[in-house]
Amino acid sequence: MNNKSIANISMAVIRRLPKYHRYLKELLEKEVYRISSKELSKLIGFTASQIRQDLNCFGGFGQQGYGYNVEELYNEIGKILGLDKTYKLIIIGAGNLGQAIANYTNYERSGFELIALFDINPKLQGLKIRDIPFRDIDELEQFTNENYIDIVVISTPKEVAQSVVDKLNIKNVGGIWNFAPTDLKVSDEIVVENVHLNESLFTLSYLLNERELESKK
Amino acid sequence: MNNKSIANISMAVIRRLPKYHRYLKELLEKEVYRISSKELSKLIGFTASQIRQDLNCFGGFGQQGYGYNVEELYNEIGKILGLDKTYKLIIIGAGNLGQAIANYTNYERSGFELIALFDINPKLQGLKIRDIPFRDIDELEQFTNENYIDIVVISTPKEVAQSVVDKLNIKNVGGIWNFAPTDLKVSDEIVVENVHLNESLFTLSYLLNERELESKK
DNA sequence: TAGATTGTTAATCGATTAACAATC
DNA sequence: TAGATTGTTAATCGATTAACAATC
Repeated sequence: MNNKSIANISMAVIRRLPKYHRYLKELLEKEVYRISSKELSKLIGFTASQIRQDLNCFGGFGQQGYGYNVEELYNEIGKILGLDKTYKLIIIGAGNLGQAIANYTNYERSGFELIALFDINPKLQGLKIRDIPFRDIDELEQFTNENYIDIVVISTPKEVAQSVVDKLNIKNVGGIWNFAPTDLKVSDEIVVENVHLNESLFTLSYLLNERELESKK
Repeated sequence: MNNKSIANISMAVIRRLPKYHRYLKELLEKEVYRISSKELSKLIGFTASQIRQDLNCFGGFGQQGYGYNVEELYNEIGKILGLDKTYKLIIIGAGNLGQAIANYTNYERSGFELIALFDINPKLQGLKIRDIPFRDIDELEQFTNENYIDIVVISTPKEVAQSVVDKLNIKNVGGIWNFAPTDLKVSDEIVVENVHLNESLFTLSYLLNERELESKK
């Protein structure tokens, strides 16, 4: 029950946390209030041993002989992920992908609030998505000087991604969620999480061909 | 130069391949025709040792005392990734995200050809994206019986993702590129590559808070 | 209490890094 | 040839799995 220090957790563990969170939410929706690492293992596909190891990085949330209280564990992991807080987002590059992210309101429910959209396209100026106005990219510098932004979403073409990032006032930015297929160079005070769709697609392409080779053996 | 067997390559290595491919392309565009593992290491951020290990999973593409020929290595990795072939894609769920993927024509250049879009929304029927018509989801079953599809893109709400996948004729499907925030249950003949944006966002959220804790120490 | 299941230590496995002989 | 850099083996590091005492 006592929380341990959050530091020095490996990325392998961290990247599994949202998946625990998702499965626990589903269990709650199914009105399952208690689960053992063994049962969770069957659902989620990690070994029971790994589940217990992962959870014990953050504290002893279980009870011997009983297992885990689903609701408590769900809430605890939510807190560990920082989902009890709210985050202000801006989207830079409001093309198809940027607009898709802007329209995806599920994040809003988890505390991720979109406060501005920036784009270079003059046709977008004056328009809004969910009451959030499009702003010209020229206003970006002033905006980041005047507002703290937890998460900057980059969904521009890769050619301009770095130049846009360089305009940000890094003192007023927490992290970057980067959808541009390039690696951004930023001060190491800023966290960057990449979503490289091309890498994902090319990995799939590799696996399709590997499977073919396998079946020909 | 001689290619080794492609099997038994670890996922860690496979997921680095698209990044090599991307950096080599950029080098070619900058008219750099030769590179050592040490120089590449500085650019890409992997150790020189790891780069040589990774590449030697597939064959000896380098030359002692010289390094690697950028164009040759780029082409070889392209072939390993299967980018010398073409792939037929369909998108199921043509909301904001599905349409964004449909409009992203860069994949087309790498041989990923979109051949159909399916959605349940009757308002979309009769409309097209890039000459590709929207079809009703009811046509899906017949379509997958009659056409081989290399990659099925799932961009439906999570509630219907599994039911849509269950309609596919798996004999006519290579793999699934899944954007729905759920884990699909499919025959293990089919490759599934997940893009779980919620997990990516929650990981970023974790890292933002971890950084805060670090700086308070 | 007896049974179940955690929390945690130890063992194993796999991935990364270091080192260096081979060779261009 | 001398210098550079690969390909590959060995060493290290880290992550996963197994085992079991603690305990509810």
